Amino acid sequence: MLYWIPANQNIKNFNKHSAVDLIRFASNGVSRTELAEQMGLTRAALTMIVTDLLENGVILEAESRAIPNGRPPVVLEINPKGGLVAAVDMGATHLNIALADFSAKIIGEKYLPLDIKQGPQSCLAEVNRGLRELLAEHNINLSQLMAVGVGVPGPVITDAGMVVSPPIMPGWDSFPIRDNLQKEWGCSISLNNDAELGALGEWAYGAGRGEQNLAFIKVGSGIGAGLIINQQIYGGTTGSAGEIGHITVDENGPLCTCGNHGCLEAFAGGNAIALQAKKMVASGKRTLLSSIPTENLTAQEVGKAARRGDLPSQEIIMRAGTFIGIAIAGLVNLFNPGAVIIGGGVALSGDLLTTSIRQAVRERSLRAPKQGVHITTAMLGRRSSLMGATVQAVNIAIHDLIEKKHPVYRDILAPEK
Amino acid sequence: MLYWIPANQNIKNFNKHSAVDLIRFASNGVSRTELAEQMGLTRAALTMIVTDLLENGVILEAESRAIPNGRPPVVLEINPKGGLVAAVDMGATHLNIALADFSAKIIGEKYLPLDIKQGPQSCLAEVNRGLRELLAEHNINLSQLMAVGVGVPGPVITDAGMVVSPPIMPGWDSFPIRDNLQKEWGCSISLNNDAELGALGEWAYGAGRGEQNLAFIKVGSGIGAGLIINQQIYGGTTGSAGEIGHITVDENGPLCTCGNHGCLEAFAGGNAIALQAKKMVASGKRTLLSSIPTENLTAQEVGKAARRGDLPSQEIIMRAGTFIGIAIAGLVNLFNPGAVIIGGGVALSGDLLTTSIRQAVRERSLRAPKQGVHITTAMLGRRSSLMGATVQAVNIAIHDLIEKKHPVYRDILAPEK
DNA sequence: TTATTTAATCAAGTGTTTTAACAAAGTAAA
DNA sequence: TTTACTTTGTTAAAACACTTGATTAAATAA
Repeated sequence: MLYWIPANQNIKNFNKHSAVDLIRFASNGVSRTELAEQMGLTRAALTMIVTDLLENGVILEAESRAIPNGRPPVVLEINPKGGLVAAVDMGATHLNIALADFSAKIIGEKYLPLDIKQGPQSCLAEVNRGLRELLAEHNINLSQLMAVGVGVPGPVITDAGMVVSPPIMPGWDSFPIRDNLQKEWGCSISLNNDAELGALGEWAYGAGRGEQNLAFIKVGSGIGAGLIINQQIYGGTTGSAGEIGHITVDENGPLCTCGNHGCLEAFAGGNAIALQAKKMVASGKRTLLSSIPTENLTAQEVGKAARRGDLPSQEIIMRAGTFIGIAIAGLVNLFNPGAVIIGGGVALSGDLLTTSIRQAVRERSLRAPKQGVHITTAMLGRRSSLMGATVQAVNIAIHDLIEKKHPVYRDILAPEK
Repeated sequence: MLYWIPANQNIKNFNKHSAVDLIRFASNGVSRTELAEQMGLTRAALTMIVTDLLENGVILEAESRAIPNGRPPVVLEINPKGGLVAAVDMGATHLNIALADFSAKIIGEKYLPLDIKQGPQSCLAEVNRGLRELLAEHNINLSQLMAVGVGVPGPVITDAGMVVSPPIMPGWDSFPIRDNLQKEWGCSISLNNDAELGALGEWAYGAGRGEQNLAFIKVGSGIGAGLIINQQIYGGTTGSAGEIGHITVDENGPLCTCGNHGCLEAFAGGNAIALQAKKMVASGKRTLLSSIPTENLTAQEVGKAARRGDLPSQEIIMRAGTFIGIAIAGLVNLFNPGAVIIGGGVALSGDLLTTSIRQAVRERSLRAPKQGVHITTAMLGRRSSLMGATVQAVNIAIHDLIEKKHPVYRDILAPEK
């Protein structure tokens, strides 16, 4: 569940929040009776809770489900038209913005270039412009947005709504990102790390559905991990959990941008892969990559060549996979997650990487955790983080609705007549 | 808090459980008003909750605390005489049993040899004999025990009350440990991994008080870690989280008992340290250890010699520390804990190990998490796990009391006249 | 049509928490 | 000493959430 309550918070509407989350993430819909069993309440109690949620427009009754005997249960579902949210996924070089309904279905999407190094003022202005354009394209007013989930490629302190000592976001340190956007858009904002959101997205609607604990490995130009523990994002004590990219995999390895030697990222990140390819081409080795101008030689091109059967490119990818596998084996030994999901630009370019990762993990992990853990590719492709941001936004919107912090915007999306 | 409630459980008496945990682990006692603030309830509600807890004999009112202005608050404390529990810590070669009151104060303790390889039947008979003897020594009847916390050196599925595929517990796989002891002693039993319990013990009463997340590294003959996440034991999806001993720290390292190469345990565990010392002595190097018969040359002896200034011994210990530090740096990058606590037999033999661990971590960890994390030695010494087992036992006992599952055994420990 | 089964609801009662007023126990200043 | 002030803790009535136990609803099978 997303809505856990620690002992130091009040438990007002706790069961309403639980119920709506169970409904949201149920794979085949769920009835009042099933909810009652799962929540340890009586059916009578669920009748009242569900009535309230129905009146708020948060959920709706779908058609009944056929059962062998007795009265068929009424299946409850989230009401997609219960409200509208936005999701923003900022990468090092891209910006992905989406509008979504309460069922996390994306209504409109925009993919733009972005240079995170331009700093917060410039980038957030770009984000603002992008979102307003997207809203205009769909004839939606900003005031109809109930919440926005935002992802950034750096360590986030969620409570503070800012990043701290980010390695690749110069100028962003301690900039009040959330407060800034909140002021600009006038609705609740949730700020998270992009790998965290990837993990959440895959947990909610991707390859990690139903898992209690999972790790999402984002292999892009750098390498980061997002962790779901007890069905919740785990960000660590100071927001920098999941820094798998800077684990030492070889004491005597090359210098990394972080100042240490032999970091995973220096072996297997997109930048490292491109660098290796360039060196290979320069050495005069016979490869498909020779035809590509050096300045365009990216990890993506290496992946493409590998899929076309270029052996030297395959070797580079597989070597990267082996190093990632070593790091994941360590993660599996420490965390014992139910699933490890490989995502990010580099990972999505083919099965070769995943295969070699899987093999490396198999060779190095202890028996018990290895038996349980599934290593798979991200189901949501390049939208893992965007979906995670959507999930966070819907979280806020729905739970605000339950707490009556929001006017009820029922059927704002093309209401039936 | 120890008493979290996931969304799929009922929340009966939730606030009573929360309140008693806040009282138990408050460092300087806590008043009704403070509790109300921390729990998000009104003072009126707390009056009633506290009255109930007082009537159950779970807590008691201590003397008032002086404040600059206004009526002085009444400080609430756990009632040590609220009940009696036992704790059992089983190691590879030792068995530690204790009786404790509700304030986790140890009333009586027994330290016995044990060979875990003898299997469950024989070992549990030994545990049973030990506990009954300890009870007899203190004139306490078995029926007065309200709960027992048990720790074992293997991966535990707490819900099932058994270990799965333990590396060093032959014959124990899937043996119903908890059910067995429950039947023998007729009270609630909690079964956990020993490193988990070490982490819990240090979190509750040791070097990790007040931390949200921490890792406890147990450096004994092997190396294991216990994780506290969100103030709770995190055991992983299949109970085998924290297997730090089998993280690969050098691809080309020596063969480990687990079948892989270059595991941390093969470099820095107690057995590995002893092995290195033996090799060193055999090589004829000038060292204090030469005077010790080979069969008695343990990691403990190496530690002793190192403290006496024996350079070769110091080198072995520091090398072990460096490797442990490499693994911990990885853990810190992944987990971003608030504290890392080094415990276990080898760690307790001196500061040399901790110092070299600290340095290795400093060199390899990312800036942000490094700033936050404290690396310290276990405060509870060899009793970390035993204290953790006590905490678990008191947990069960107290929360059973609140749910009225237990008769109220008030003042069974030498009641005042 | 009737029996059976399972789902959902209703009405009365229980227990917990809030609201709002008040009592208690201290300090500080008149 | 009295009074004002501050903070803690209590009380009683009302609000609220949930349970209990009975009832209604909607399906299948005989």
